[in-house]
Amino acid sequence: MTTDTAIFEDPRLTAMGLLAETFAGLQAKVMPTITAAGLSMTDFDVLLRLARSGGQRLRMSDLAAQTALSTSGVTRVVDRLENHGLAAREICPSDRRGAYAVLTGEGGRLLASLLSGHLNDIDRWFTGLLSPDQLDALLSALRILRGEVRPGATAGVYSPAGHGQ
Amino acid sequence: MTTDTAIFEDPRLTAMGLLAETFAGLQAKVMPTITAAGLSMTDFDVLLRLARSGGQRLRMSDLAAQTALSTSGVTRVVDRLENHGLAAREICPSDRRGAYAVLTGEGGRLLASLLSGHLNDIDRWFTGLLSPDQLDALLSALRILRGEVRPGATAGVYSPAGHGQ
DNA sequence: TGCGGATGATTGCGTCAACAACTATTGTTA
DNA sequence: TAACAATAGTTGTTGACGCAATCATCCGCA
Repeated sequence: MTTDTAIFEDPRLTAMGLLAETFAGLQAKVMPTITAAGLSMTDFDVLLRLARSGGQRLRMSDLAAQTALSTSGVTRVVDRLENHGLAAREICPSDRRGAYAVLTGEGGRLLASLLSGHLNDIDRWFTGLLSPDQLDALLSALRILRGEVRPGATAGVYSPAGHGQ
Repeated sequence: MTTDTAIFEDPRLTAMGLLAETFAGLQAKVMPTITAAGLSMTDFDVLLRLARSGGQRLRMSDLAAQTALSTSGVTRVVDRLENHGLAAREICPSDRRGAYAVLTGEGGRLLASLLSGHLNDIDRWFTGLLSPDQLDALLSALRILRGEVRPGATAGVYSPAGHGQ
């Protein structure tokens, strides 16, 4: 007579585990392309966010808010990227405490060279495995969740109605 | 005239980012309950997997295959858990190289005491935010992806057609 | 204008995990 | 049965990241 394990079979637990395992597994599948370029996932994420931002630049604190990193984490990622010539710091003219992380030409080129392989990976292991309907349903569910769970996910992104660019 | 950023707006990239941000955000929401008990997410994951396994035990290597950890990572997690009295090692009688990690009574009690709070968290930030249909659609899409992306996710779990337990 | 609190970023320190090298045991094959 | 390869797990080393403390600058208010 073993201890009862049924308590640990709650569907909520299963759902959470499913999400965690799927994400971890997917990440493992797309890693090789990234690491082949000498980047960590964090490096790649930061570079991509810079590339997508106006002026290829983002405040350190915005980067921290957008990524899952602490501000000290951002400091060190940008240190690394700067040492490899992929990003640079620029002091903010309007606030001398602040700094921008700016994508360099080399950083942009590296990212561009990675992109097609990365998109293939995503297609192979994620978007291409689902029917259009399934993918839509997945993405809209995820959008709902993200909206609740990540209030500050768009820090540093100029709002459409805002003082553009 | 700024550098073209449109290349970095591919829907596949957006989908990947959405999944990553949702998972990271969700994890951040459920963390406090875990850490309040003095556990890291990894600790919790390992304890939970032990609790769900027959005999509350799992081979070290199976634990490594099920989690996202390397074998050395598993060694040290179990070290920590053992030091806190939450798990123990037992040598495998049939293979003296091998070891089981076993959940202790104390570990089981800690886990049980955490569980209701944790389930509330999941409900509050995940399953409870979606309609039943949305949740079903999300989970079945995730199941498809996980099946492709995590071949060894069930290491150490006895197959339904297998030798009982 | 000058003081006090808030904010942006960096640094010191501890923890955690991966990689590679290693030990101990098991299986294989000659 | 002796040698060799494969397997299970642990240990040394290195790098990444969060937290707390710190420094510099900015803003509000008298």
